[in-house]
Amino acid sequence: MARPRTHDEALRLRLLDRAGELISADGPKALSLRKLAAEAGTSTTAVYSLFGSKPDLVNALYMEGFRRFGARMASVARSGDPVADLVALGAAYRTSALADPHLYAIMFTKSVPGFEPNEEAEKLARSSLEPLQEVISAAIAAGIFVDVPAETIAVSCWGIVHGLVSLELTGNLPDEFSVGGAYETALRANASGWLRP
Amino acid sequence: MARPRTHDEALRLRLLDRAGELISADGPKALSLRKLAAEAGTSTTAVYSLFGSKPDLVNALYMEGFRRFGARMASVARSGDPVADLVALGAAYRTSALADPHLYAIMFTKSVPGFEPNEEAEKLARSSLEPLQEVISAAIAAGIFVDVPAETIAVSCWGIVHGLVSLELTGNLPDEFSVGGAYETALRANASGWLRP
DNA sequence: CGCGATTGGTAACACTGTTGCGATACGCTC
DNA sequence: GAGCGTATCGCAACAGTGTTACCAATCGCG
Repeated sequence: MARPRTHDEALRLRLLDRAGELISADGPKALSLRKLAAEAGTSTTAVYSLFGSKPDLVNALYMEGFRRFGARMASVARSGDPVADLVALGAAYRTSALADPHLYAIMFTKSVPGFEPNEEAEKLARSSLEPLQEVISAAIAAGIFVDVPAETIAVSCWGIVHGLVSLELTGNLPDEFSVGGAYETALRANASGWLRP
Repeated sequence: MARPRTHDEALRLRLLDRAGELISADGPKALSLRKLAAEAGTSTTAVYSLFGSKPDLVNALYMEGFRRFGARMASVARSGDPVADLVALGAAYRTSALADPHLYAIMFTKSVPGFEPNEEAEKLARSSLEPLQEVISAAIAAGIFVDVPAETIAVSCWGIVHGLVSLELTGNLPDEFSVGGAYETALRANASGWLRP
C-alpha cells in the first residue's frame, strides 16, 4: 500500500501524556498544537489524524482524567456508616482534584474554550460517581437517611464537594482559611442533614 | 493641547455593555477585541487605552458582575430563622447566576484563559457575600448554630450553592434531574446540619 | 497661520487552530 | 529489479487572535 504509519497508538499516548504535562505546567492556555507536536517530535497533522481537532484531544484528556478519578473513588473503603463514608468519598474527591488541578479544571469547569465533552465522555464521568450513589441508596434502604430520591442526596453531596474544591482551586477562598480542617466538618454537617430524625 | 479624546467614559461603558452582550450571546470564546471594537464603532486601540488589555477588560466585567450580584444578595429579606435565610440567599445566588450564565462563568470559573481577577476585584467579590456571613454570625451568637468559626459555615454554604449552580450550568447534572426542587431541599439539609443539637 | 503636542486608527508582529496540497515512502505488478 | 499506485505525513497557506509600534489626524496656543 503506502508508507508505514507513524501516527499510531504509541504516538497517541505520547501526545496525551505531553498534553497533560503542558496543561499541568502552565495551564490550559499553554496547550498549543504546534508546541505539542514539536515536543512529541511530530507535526500538527498527527493531532488531526489521531484525534480530529483540539477539542477532541481535550476530550480524550477529559476521559483519561475521569478514568483515574473513578478509580480513586472506587477504591475508597466502606465502613457501613454512611456519613463517614460520604466524608471519605469527599476526601478522595479532593485528593484527586489537588493531585492534578489542571486536569480537574478540564473535567469540571469550562477551562478550554470550545470544548464540550461528548456523549461517551459524559457517560464515563457519571459512572465515576457510582460509589456515591451506592452509599446513599444503601443508607436510604437501611432507614438511616430520609426517604428522598437518592439522586437528590447524591447531587447535594457532589455539589458541596465540587463547590468547595473548585473554590479552593480557583483561589476564591480567603487566604487565612484552612481548607483541610473545615472541609471535613462541612461534609459531615451536610451529610448529617440527611439523617432520619 | 491636542485633539479631543473620544476614548472617554461613555465609550468605556459602551464597550463593557457590548462585551457582555457578545459573551452572553456566544460565550467567552466569541469575545474578540476586533469584533468588539467594530461593533462599538472604534478601533482596538480603545480597549488598550481604556482598559489596558483583554484580561483587564474581563476584569472590569468581573467587577460589574459582582456589583449586580452583591446587590441581589443584599436585597434578600431576613426572617430571623437562619436556615430559611440561608435557603433564601442560596435561591438569590442561583437566580443571579441563571440570569446571566456567561457572566457567572467569568465570575466563578476560569472561563477566559489568561484572566485573573486583581486585588480590588477579589475584594469586591468577597464583600458581595457579606449577607451570608451576617446571617451565620447572628445564628451562632444566638446559640442556634453550633459554635464553630462563622467562616467555616459560610464557606460550606457557599460551596454547596456554587457547586450545585456550576454543575447545573455546565450541564453536568443528569437530564431528568429537576434542579429547582432538589436545590432547596439540599440547601435546607446542609444548613440544618449546623443546628445546635 | 503654523507649530507642538496629544490622541487614535492602521498595520505589522507573533501566535493560534485548521486545512489543502505536495512530497514521501512503501507494496505490488510487470 | 524498475516503476507505478496509493496511503501517509509534513509543510505552508489561511483566517483569525491579542498586542504594539508607528504615523496621521486634530486640536489649542503663540
